[in-house]
Amino acid sequence: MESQDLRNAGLKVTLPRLKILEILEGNAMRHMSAEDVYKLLLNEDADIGLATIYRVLTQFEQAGLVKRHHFEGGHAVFELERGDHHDHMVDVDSGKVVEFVSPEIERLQHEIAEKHGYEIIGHSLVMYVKAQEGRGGKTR
Amino acid sequence: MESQDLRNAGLKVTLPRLKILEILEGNAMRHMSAEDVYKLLLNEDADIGLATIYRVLTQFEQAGLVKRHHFEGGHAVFELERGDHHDHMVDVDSGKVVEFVSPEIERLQHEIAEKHGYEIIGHSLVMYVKAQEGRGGKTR
DNA sequence: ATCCGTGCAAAAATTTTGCAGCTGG
DNA sequence: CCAGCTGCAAAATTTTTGCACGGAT
Repeated sequence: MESQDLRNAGLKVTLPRLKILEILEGNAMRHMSAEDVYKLLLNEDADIGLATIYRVLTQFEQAGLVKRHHFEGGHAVFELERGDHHDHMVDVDSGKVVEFVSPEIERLQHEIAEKHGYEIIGHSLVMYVKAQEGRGGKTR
Repeated sequence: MESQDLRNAGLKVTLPRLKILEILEGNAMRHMSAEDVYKLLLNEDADIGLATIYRVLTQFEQAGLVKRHHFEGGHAVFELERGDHHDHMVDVDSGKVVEFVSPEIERLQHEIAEKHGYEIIGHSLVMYVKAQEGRGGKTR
């Protein structure tokens, strides 16, 4: 039950927060802007202000429930934090986002940081890609 | 002469564009927001509007003279494109930005993209770090 | 003279904040 | 009942655009 997630985060279990969490969990789109969430909530039935969405998403971020990304294009997008870490590949033609993990890259990152006397707090890796021409590859 | 860079980009050689390019080249800070550039230009003597900075930086970006980054924190920062590709390490305490390259990571990225049927157009890797505790490391 | 570029101010777009009222525990 | 939340609208921030003027070719 997601109420528990909210409690753990020290947040009261309110309708808006549940609705928003629900949207984030139940929707196909894994990366959504505040606007996206807002529109989906309007379609549903809930009458939740955009300001609340921003507030709640920020709280979720601080609570580690959600991750805020800054891809390209001005506005931020949010993604449920499922514990599994991964990076992103954005198809610049279709806008599609593919997630992937590379332990090797992770390891290299730590090595590099250490070499400079740092430790890694977090990182963000986004590859901007487009479908290969000369090859069947994944269908589109 | 940077006039040539401008001509190559199909841009007229104007005072504001030269000044802005000069700032980008001659300043220690390699990553600057439009505001940063604006303030520096005021200190210099030039009376250039913020709007122009945005316009010029966008043109520079399209011309490949400059790269636009979206780190964290809402606003974009710009960096001179020196041909040499590199990624970034941001010290979250001091705000300092360290640049680095890792051919291995690059190679892995291509491998991964290919595995998914894509080719890489570009990428953005930012590591958020902080100084190691147990070790002298880089001075602060 | 023409075309491109610039400054200024207004407009957009995105996110944050103040405040009065409502709600959950 | 009380603290914390919410909605609304206004504010703040960052970036873009409209327009008339100015400069270079």
